[in-house]
Amino acid sequence: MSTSAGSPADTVNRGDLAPVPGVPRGGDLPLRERKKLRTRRALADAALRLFTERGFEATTLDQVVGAVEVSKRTFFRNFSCKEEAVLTGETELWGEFVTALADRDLCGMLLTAVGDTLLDTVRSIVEISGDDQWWDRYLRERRLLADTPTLRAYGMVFCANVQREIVSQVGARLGLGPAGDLRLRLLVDQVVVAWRCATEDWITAGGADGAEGVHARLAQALAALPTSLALTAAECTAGVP
Amino acid sequence: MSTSAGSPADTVNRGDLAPVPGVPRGGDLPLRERKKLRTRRALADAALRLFTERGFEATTLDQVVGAVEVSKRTFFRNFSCKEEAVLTGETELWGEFVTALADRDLCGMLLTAVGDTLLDTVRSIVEISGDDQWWDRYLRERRLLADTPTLRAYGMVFCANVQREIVSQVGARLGLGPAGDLRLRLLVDQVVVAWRCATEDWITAGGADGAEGVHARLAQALAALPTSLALTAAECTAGVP
DNA sequence: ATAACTTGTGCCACTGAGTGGCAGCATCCG
DNA sequence: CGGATGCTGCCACTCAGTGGCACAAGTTAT
Repeated sequence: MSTSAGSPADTVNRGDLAPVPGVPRGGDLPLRERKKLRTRRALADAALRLFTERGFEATTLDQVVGAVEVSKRTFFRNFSCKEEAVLTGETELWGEFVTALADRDLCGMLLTAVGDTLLDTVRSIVEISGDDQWWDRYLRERRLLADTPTLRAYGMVFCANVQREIVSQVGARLGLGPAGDLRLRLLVDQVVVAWRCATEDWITAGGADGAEGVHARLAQALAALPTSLALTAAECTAGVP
Repeated sequence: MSTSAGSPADTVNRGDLAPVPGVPRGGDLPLRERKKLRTRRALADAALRLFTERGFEATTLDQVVGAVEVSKRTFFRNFSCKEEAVLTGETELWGEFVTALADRDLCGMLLTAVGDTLLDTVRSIVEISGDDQWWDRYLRERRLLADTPTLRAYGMVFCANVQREIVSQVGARLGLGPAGDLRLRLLVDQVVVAWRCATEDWITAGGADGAEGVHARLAQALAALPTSLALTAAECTAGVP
């Protein structure tokens, strides 16, 4: 089977979170696969560039594949839909997070284990991907996402799938039923919301400092989690960001 | 302008949560609008029925409009996309919730205000809609949603839009900036997750007892919220649902 | 009642995403 | 070197969704 290209009728696939056989690193692969990987990269780059320049909806897939001089059929052998070609950073990051979490000891508070794993992934993604410009590309990706409803929707669904993956993985290791514990689900959900808030703030602030910029904001957001449920209307004067 | 039919390139519209001028009740409207409303209802019914029988992806819009003997163009004047015709219950419920919340006093814990409003909406939706079969239809809607990825995705995006609406409304009343307080966002998010967990459990259990079945599970899920962040791996033996 | 308006509808042609199938060609392996 | 494998281009096709226009049903004013 191809790298992605999910089952039909599946807008957002990634039911198969995993290292994604050979998407990030392409060091010692056979020639043919390196070629395919190069095409994939070229498509993702062209897509991000063209979508940013002319807008996601206004840009035709034919324009994208034309820029790379590849047939439309080849595009869909690399990505399951137009949206997926944009979210390469998000996909890579969460894929690494899931594998990192699988290797992590779950003793102590789950919030700590999950939160710290995410914080660690933020710091190590550049090294893992071997791409110095990783955060730069991720920023462009997220900026495009921010003002494209279709992409926002796709990103949200993607995140939801990642959440299910995490809940299912952790739930299995803890011996919970497949339905999963309500509290586990809530916990994972809150971590993801913290991630969303942190990165959105980072982008709004200009997207400076790459990993450290995100790391600091994420740590802050995670720390704010326990206080959220106690929120009252009376506190509206002293706004805690 | 038509009832819905969002701006182009907007997969899920509903940026305009509001009573939806005359979608639920159609008591004393002019003849023409009642006719249109009847067509809308017929389309939604046919869509839910056909999608359930033959599957969402396998059913063509032409089949749906054929069953109602209406042109495809008319379908898109009533719904912005194929998915929207299914989620009428969800749309109605959250629309009512948002108006109910706007009328509610926000003193005390916000979690209580938001949670209780949702609980109240669950109990009053039958009366408000004037449809005795409301929960029956909602159950069929959600069952279809459960095994259709595309619809799940749409539902999630819809929920996210509702969340933004709530955060924006409450944030404005509390004098928070448009960016919103992180904690407010987290709180609203958790209530919605509680809703999702509660209704999913209700559906899995067979969808019995309509409003009361959902009400009980929702109350239970809301009560479990404060304990979620303290979750540890050690608790895995005594599974608290 | 009739004229003048508004508004929902049908029809038609069109774009663009995504799929299936097949033939050709490069790469890999014995 | 020759066959197996797998990627690619091409072509025809389905189907969601849109724009435009003519028409008819409903509404209001004279």
